Amino acid sequence: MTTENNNHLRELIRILVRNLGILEKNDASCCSVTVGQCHAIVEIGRVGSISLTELSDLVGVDKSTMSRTINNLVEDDMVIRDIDDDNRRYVNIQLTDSGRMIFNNIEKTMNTYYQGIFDTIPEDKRDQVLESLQVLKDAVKNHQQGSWVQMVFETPPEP
Amino acid sequence: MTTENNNHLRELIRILVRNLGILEKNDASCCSVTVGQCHAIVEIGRVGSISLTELSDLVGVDKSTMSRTINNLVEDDMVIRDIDDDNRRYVNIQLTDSGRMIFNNIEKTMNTYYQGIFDTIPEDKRDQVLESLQVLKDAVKNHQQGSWVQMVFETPPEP
DNA sequence: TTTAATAGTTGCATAATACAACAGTTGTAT
DNA sequence: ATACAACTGTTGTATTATGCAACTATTAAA
Repeated sequence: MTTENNNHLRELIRILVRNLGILEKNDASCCSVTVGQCHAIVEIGRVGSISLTELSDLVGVDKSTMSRTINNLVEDDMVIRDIDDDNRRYVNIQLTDSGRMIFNNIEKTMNTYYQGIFDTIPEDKRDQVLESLQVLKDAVKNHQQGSWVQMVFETPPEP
Repeated sequence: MTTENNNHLRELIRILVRNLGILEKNDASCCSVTVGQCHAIVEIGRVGSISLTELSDLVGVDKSTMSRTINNLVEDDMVIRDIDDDNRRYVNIQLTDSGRMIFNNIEKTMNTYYQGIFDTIPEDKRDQVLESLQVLKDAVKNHQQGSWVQMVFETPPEP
């Protein structure tokens, strides 16, 4: 019966996500960064320089929201916002030295965290886990039928 | 070099979560339920009857927030809120028929969604994926060093 | 040159949320 | 028995996050 496996998959992912703390929205702040700012910093740090709309798409918020987030980060001297010379509609958003320190700290912390998890996996299973995640990721991508959120909120209840 | 694998793990999970739409906070509503209500309904539906504090812990919000969420659901005739006879401090929260319909709809939709993903996984990989998720879940649990969110927000930056 | 498209900002409204204060209920210790 | 502590849930209050729409400035297209 595939239904068992299916529910199993769903439940495993559900618990995994919960245990990983992915849904947590911690407001408490060291480094005086909120979660929203944290996401922005990570994305900026990864690509080096990015425009506002690109960044908002990446993080998944409205450009107005991101505009304000960046505004705060600029005030806190974490990022700089330069007008692009080639196309003056764009702003190039980059980390300052101060922002890069925070970025490095976040990266180091998260890497340490995932390293710890990885090390906890029995040695003979590690490759298998990585490969499986890859397979699962591809399956999700190929399935591509929108997220469950969309489905739930767009599917009318039984008549 | 384990660092490669480590980053690989982190990146795989990151993309997986994104593709699964776990972070999406859709406000649009069919069935006139918000995401917060959706979470509550799912949890209530799973356990049948539950107290307010238990529910708020389960969903991960303050009891006051949950109190209001339940309030709205009661007004919309999705749940009923009864005072517990044994201990009148507690309220027993349960789904109404109407709420159960929504619950079933959500469950069916999510199961269909995950079924679709599962079916997209190459047949000879399915068992492996499930087992790997189990292994990973255990690793996360055993590692148990708090979520990365806590770490990031509690770890001071390098001096 | 006029018109359309695009990037970003800001005004406005709303929803989510937490914290603290409060009321009612139960357990406990004297 | 009574007073006190612990607990559950509700509500007042304030804050924050967020999106939409309107607007400006810039560029592309016609």
